[in-house]
Order: sequence, then structure tokens, then C-alpha cells
Amino acid sequence: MPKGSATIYQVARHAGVSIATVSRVQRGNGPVADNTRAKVARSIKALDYRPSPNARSLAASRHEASGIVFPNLSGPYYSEVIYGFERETVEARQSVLILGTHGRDGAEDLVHDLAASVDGLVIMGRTVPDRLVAELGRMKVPVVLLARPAVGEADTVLAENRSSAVELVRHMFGHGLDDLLFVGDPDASPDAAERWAGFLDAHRLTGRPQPAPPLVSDFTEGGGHDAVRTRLSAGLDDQGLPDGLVCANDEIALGALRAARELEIEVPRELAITGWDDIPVAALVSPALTTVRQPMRELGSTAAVLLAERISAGRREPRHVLLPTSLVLRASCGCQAIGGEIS
Amino acid sequence: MPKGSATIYQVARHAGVSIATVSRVQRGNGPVADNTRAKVARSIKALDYRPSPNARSLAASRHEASGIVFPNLSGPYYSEVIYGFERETVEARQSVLILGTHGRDGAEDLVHDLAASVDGLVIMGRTVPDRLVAELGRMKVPVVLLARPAVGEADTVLAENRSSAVELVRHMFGHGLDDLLFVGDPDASPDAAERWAGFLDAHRLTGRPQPAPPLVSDFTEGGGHDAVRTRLSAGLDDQGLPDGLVCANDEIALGALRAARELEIEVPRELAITGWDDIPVAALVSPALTTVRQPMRELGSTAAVLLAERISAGRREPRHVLLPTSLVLRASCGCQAIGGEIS
DNA sequence: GCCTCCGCTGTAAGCGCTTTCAGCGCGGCA
DNA sequence: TGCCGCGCTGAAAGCGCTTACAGCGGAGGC
Repeated sequence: MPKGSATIYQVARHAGVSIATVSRVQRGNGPVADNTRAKVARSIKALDYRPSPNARSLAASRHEASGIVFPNLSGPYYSEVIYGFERETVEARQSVLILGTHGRDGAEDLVHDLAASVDGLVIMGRTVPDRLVAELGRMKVPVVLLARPAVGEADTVLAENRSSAVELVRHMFGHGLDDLLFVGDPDASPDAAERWAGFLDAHRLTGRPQPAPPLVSDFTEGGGHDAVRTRLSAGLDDQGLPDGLVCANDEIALGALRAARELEIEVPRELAITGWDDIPVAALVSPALTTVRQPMRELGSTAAVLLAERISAGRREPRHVLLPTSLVLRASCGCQAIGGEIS
Repeated sequence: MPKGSATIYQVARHAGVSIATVSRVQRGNGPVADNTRAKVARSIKALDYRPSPNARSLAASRHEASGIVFPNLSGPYYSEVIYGFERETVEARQSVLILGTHGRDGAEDLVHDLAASVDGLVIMGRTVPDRLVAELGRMKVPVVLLARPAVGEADTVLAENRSSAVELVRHMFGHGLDDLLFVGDPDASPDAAERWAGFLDAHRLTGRPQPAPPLVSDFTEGGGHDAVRTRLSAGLDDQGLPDGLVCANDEIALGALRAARELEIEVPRELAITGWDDIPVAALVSPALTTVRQPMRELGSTAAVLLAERISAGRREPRHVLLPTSLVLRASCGCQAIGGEIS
């Protein structure tokens, strides 16, 4: 509430009417005679009146705001999702509150506070425990879960993971790459868990033996680099190298690419590498990264739409949206590169 | 205000005290006898009481929230800045409201609305006209300008641009690269304008003739690619190629790199290319990108700190912070690459 | 034993809006 | 001429909290 701003009382006095009438004119509802309306409108303009969002929220029990909870903001994935969410939400004339949990203790309380300030909430991945999601549901806070399996009555928005992973891995099998290593942490995110499940599926479906357990790495370029470099060094000494690395996201794959380059392992001839997400640079590195395209912005905007349905349209039954992904074949899996991308 | 949540009245009744006492216990101020405090604390816990942020804001004329206005959220720069801002702001127990203007009409009204919902505002770059910034100042809304020159009494946070640009360009002159082309749009952002100014300075200081006008491009990889490709194609035909491209940010440089690769122009032998920002991929492409490192997260966190000083500590005199940048020499300017980065 | 002071607690007046409900004046009808 | 009804407007009751201020009881000083 900027100090300079006029209150509804000042406008009412200026226009010679009651505050109820000002409110009606300003909100555009309720019956007001045309010339009264005009007079009040003039006063509103003259005083540059802007109703206090707080007072309005308090009186109307509405916030005109939505929140989004994400783990952190590094890397392109989350910022793209938030981009989609912000854009769609502002379009619907709602404010956007953001909260990164950053693995912080006390994140639960912060989410609780956030929930008290908004009309609805998007919660991404493993930021908060199911218990809290359920509790928000009980409090009738509209919740959309993004990249996270359903909990209670909450909506969900997911990108397809498992069958794309099968497709990707079978494609690699088609290149004669049998000994594949999954890089990432299936326990760290539901998406990664699904990709790992698809990785296992592909082995099972093609009658192959159970693959090695995942090479655990966080989802950063640095983390991927370190994990892969350690593994590949050992491989050069004795373990032998796998035929290919199926990385849980593009950043890990980028780190793997760097590790391979450092160890002078040629990609894809000696070692194939694939990523996931199709972040912008995936097409720019060399060899260009084979990956799975995920509609990141659309994940965010879809979540915003679902939230709006609950908030404005009053929908109660949960909706579950699954967005399609697509295999993007480039050079790093062993495909011939034709102008960077294979059709 | 989740429907399930208890109000201060219910807590007061439960504890057998007045709402004033509950408020005092909850806020931790005011004199309360120890056993009363304990009793009320127990009731608060029992009912899971959480004060309504709205009611509190309204009564106390405070929001416990800060806002940030940015042009858009694509590319690593803005998301890194927001990352720094969000982290620091949440640390200070404030909520974070974000608003992307996206070159949208009506952005001014949105900023006005935002200003009414927060205790202070960070405004990045050329998102809103000076007039609006001045107006917010008049309304006593604390404002920190980020990557934008001072307006009125607002604080500013800037990264050093001009002298680093001079240093960068002189370094390229040192490689014997005399015919340099600036790629970007100096009119589109104050940062870019400063970099262009430094580019001109370097020519003047070394007694060189006025360089060619900037090759205009937006700040995306695609935009940079298209502009540069067009220019280089023409160059191959007749105009001749410049010795080097000084790009206004890394994404443009990445696009330039791709254009050069497509046209089979060897970087840096036939054409040097430099960027700005040192985004994560700058080190990963090949040739690795010579660039200027800008402390993106720190820009955001510094803005948060300045805002907190105004909001909590009540500072009134403007502060202007200039964060240092540093030249990062890699291979794309013509330096020998030693492990990707030159010391 | 009485008065004073002090520490604690409650009362109540807002904060700036929304919204219900009552009321006013006027035209139309009998 | 008397009534009813309707369109418009205002009074007032909250929304859930903070905080100034009043008030109450007990301890200490005389």
C-alpha cells in the first residue's frame, strides 16, 4: 500500500457518494446509475485510486494470486517451467508468488505461509512431503502437482517419461549398443524414477539381462561430469567402458561429454551419450546431443490453466494431464549427423 | 486463507485469553506472563494457528513481501538473477512476487498493482519507463534498479560493463584483430549500451578509426545466429569478413559460433568471437568462449539486501552498488586453449 | 493499613475494502 | 389520490489482525 495512494473514502468524498458506490463502480458490478458511475469514474481517475489488494483480499476472502514451489532455480528446466506458469498466470490477472525450497529445513512452514497468501498452488517434484500436500487438500487449497505423481485430489501435470525412455533405449540397442549405463538419481525426482523404470523396461522387453544399477549423480553439469569421469577413469583401467550412457537429463549428459573429452574417449564412436529435456544447448554442442524433448514451458502453462479452472471455474474433480515428449535424434547416440539434427 | 485455518479468536477462546494476548504471544513482542505465554503457545500449536498474512498486512501496513520485475525469463541471465534475489529474500522471511513484462502493453498497470502488494520492488533493465520509477519513488515505495541507471532516489545495482569492454577489446587488438564488429542492440538494454560504449572507447583510446555500427540482434541464440549468418554470408561474397565479433552476450555469441560453423568459417583462426556473461555453456562449447564473467546471482542477492536495508533498516539515502566483472579468456578469441581456460 | 506504582491483560478502534440490507424517491397503476 | 414496486444509494457489519490505552490486582513504601 503505497503511502500516496488514495483510499476508497477519499474517492467517495471527492465524488460525493458513499464508499459502497465507489466499490460498485470500481468492481463494475452492482447497479449504479449512469451519471453516478461517470462521476465516480472521474474521481477515481482524478485521485488515481487503486484499491488495496490486501483489504480486498481480506474482505472478499480471495487473493488474486497463485504460487509455485520449486526445488531450485539453476539450470534451464525450472526457469522454463516457471516462465510458462508466470506468463499464463499473469494473463489471468493473478499475481505470482514463487518459493524455492533449496532443500532447506523449514521449507514446509514456508509452503504453509505461501498457501495462506494465494488462491492456489503449484508444487513441483519432491519439494514437500505428501503429508503436506494432503493437508493442503484438506484445507481446500487448490493444488496442482507438476512432475510429481498424484496425491489425494490434487491435479497433476506430467511429461511422458517411461515409454519415451523405452523408445530411446531401444533406439540405442538398434545401434548395437548393448551395455548401457544409466546416469542420474532415480530417488531424487519422480521424473528420473520413471526414466529409470523405462530403462529397465527396455532391457526386459528385449530379453536382455538386468542392467547395472544407476551411476548416481545430481542433476548438474558438474555433478554429471564428476560421476562420469570417475567411472570412465576406472573403466579405462580395468572395468571396461560401457557402450553408452543414458543420462537422466541434458546437464548430466553435458558433463559426461566433457568428461569423455578430457579422457580422450571419442563420442559416439567409443561411447554414446544421451540426455533428456532438449535444453537449448543440446543442439549446439558437438557431437550434438540425442535427447528427449520435453515441453517445459507448456508444463508450466498447463499447470496455470488447471489452477485457474479450480480457482475461477470451481472445478472439484481432479484432472491429470500427460504431455507428450519426443525423441530427438542427433549425433551423440551414434546417428549420423545431418545438419545437426536427424529427421 | 485456507478454510481450515483457525483465527485468532478461536485461539483466544481456546486459551481463555483475549485476542490481544494471542497476538502478543504470536508476534513475540509485548509483555506477557510466562505461564500465560505457555498456555497460549499450547493453544496455537493445538489449533495449528497461522495468522492470515492479509489481515496482518492490512492492520500493520506491511506486506512481508518483495517484488521483482524483469523483461522475460528465457535464457540463463534473468533466472540466475532471480535465483539470487529469491534466495536472499526468502532468507529474510519475505515472500517473493515476480512479474515479467514480456514487452506487454499494460505492463505499467501490472507494475503498479505489484507495487501495492509489496514492501519494495526490484526493477530490472528497461522494463518500465523512468516516469513510473519516479512515481513509485514519490509513493515512497522502496525501489532498487538492477542493470539500469539511476532514477531519482532509487538504489541501483550494476555490473561493471564499460571498462571491461575496453579491456576485452584491447585484448583482441593484442591478437592483431583490428576489424571488430559489435553484435547486439545497444538501444535495447542499458548493459548493452555500456558495452558498446566501451567498445568505442577502446577504439578511441588506441587511436583507431571509428568502428562500423553495431550489427543489430536481439539477445537470443537464434537472433544472433540469423544476424551473424546474414552478415557473414554477405562477407564471403564481397564485403569481406571482420577479424572478430564482439557479441553483447553469450547467447548471441553461441548463435554466431553456429553460423560460423555452418558457413565453414573457422573460429578463431578466420574469425574470433567473444561473448558476455559467462553462462555455464560458454565453457563447454568448442572453441570455448572468451567472455566477461558477470556475477548474476550476486546481482540479485545484492538487490535483495539493498531492498531489505530500505524496508527494515529504514535507510533513505540512495546507494549505488557496482559489482566487478572479469575477463575470462578461453579459445574463441584466439588464445591458446590450455584445458579449456587460460589463466 | 492505605496509597502508589508496576506488570500484566483486556477493550476497542482502526487498517481499506466487500456486501447485505434497509431506505429513499419516483413512476405507474387502481 | 393512494399504493406498490422498482431502481438506486447509503449505513453498517464484518474480514482477521495490530496496537494504543485503560484497567485490574498485588507488592512495596510510608
